[in-house]
Amino acid sequence: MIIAVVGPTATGKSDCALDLAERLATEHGTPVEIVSADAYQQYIGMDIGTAKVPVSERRGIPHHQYDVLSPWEDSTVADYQLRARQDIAAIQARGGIPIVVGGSGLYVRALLDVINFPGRSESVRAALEERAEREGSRSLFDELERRDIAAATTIGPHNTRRIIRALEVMEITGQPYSANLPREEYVQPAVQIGLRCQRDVLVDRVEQRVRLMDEAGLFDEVAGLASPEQGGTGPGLGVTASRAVGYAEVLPYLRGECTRAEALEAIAVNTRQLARRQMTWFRRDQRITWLDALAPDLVEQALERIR
RNA sequence: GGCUCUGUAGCUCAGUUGGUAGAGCGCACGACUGAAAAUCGUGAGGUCACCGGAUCGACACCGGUCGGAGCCA
Repeated sequence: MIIAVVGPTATGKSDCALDLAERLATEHGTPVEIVSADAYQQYIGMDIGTAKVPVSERRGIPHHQYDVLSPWEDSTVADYQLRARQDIAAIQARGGIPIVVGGSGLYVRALLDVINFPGRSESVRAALEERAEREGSRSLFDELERRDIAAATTIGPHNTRRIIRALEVMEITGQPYSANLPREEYVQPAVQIGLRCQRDVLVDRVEQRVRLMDEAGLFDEVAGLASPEQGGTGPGLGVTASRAVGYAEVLPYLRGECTRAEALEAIAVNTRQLARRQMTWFRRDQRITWLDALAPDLVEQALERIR
């Protein structure tokens, strides 16, 4: 069995998972380990901005998929899926229970559901990107519309990135992109606990979290990771890492393009928007049991659903 | 006290020679299988500060009131 704790950011997933892990470990007499389903906690050194649980607060519970990539490396769901599934298999092989914790909806699904990501081809992709540059994305969309009307309809004419991906997949598989859409089907029994709270509460929490990150030295963390060209003193943040909330907003500040206060405000706004998109994603998965993040007996309630 | 500028959506602002209003951001909702904290779509918000006047008709013209900003005293 796999347990998952999901929901929007700043809602207390990590703490809840730790509590659950301790309780389950004593109840079952088996090790319980945590697997992060977070696209950015994978990066070494991105600690404050991604709200990683510090080692000192992990209560001795192993956290997997933390610190497995360097900030200049790009990340992909498919790679994550491979690595994290290995973690889950290993945990279960030693008789343990894995708790998946994270707000990256696609990453959670990549672990729990039957999903096979079609491969990738750098040459095909490069050709498509070149075409998009030369002919415009409209031309690519027209082609997608001809070859897979269903995919074209859901993706839309302006979503260049996903248009390219769809054409890439068709080129590789020889099938329409929408041929094997993912199903909501667990690969093995799973329980998903969703944490939610009222919007105004979340807004307060986000504001407080941003303040704490600032006090904890977020700006220094980003400066130490960013390359000199990016305004820092470090080895550099890659395409993926430099788009993370908390990092994407500090980089302009390092380049002198905005004030510190503006950067912080932008982080708060973008975190709120992130939380909303996360809710939109998780809301449609009917298998999730939603609990009030602020409930005093949250862990009890969660255990109730797991038993 | 005098002069000048100014008051349009939650915020910053557009608004052509008068025919009852738009953008960006925010906000709400949604899509989403290799960057997913990404990428993209839809929508709700306005007695155009207030009062009066000329006009068939004013956010736009005239007068006044109130509130901002600046300059001169």
